Amino acid sequence: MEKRLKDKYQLHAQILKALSHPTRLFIVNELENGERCVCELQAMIEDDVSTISKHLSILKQAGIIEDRKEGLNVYYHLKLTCIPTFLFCIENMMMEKTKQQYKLLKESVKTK
Amino acid sequence: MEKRLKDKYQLHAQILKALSHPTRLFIVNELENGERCVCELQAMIEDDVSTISKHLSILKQAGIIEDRKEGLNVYYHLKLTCIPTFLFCIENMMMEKTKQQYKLLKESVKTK
DNA sequence: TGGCTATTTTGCTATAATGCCAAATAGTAA
DNA sequence: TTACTATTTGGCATTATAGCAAAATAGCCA
Repeated sequence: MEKRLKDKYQLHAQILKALSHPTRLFIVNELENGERCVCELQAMIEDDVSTISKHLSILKQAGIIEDRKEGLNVYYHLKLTCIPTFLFCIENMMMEKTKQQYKLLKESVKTK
Repeated sequence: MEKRLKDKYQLHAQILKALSHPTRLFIVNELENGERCVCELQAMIEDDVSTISKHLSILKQAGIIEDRKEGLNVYYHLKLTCIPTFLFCIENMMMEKTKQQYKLLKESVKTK
């Protein structure tokens, strides 16, 4: 594969990889409703705060979210607003996949 | 986080993870133009065939592509056709990100 | 300043992903 | 059957990721 092309896909893959974690998807979904500070997210997710901070830094580094300091708190908000549409798309993919699996299952029972 | 919610995001993350690799993104892009056999993909990508076969199995297992045998060859095609739209969306995200980085850079030069 | 709180960073361990090679499988054709 | 080709699988070394706990950092207030 050409280097230029490979580099392009490398960049795309980085964004996708940043989104490829249940906790990070939760965070992105939550930020669709407005900015949240780390402690708010921590209360919802219930993982160690250091773990959540790392997830946030991965999303930030990928350019998906941005932060803003206010006193002791750090508030995060979505930067790439196209993400919700994208996740909706994934949702539909999942539905389609499940529907077909169900259909296959039903048929396999019928023909038994 | 609630178990049901976590499971949902886990499923989404699986699909995203399957897409989070430059070679796999290349494959998905290529399959947008129609089905391809493993040897055709191998000729384009130039990695070991076994490596490509593994990437294909990851995409297949995620429900993104499907295969069809014809003689000695195995042809793969896109199953989740929403993927191209999705990748286009990522592309726009990237553009936006780069544009802003460029703007910041330009401003930092100006104020020096 | 010192103490308190929110967040990030570091160190560590366990687990998963990558990619090559060699071996196995499957289909074709002599 | 044997030989050949396309593809997949297993084994292994290397590297990346996840998550906890402890330490470091940063801002606030007395």
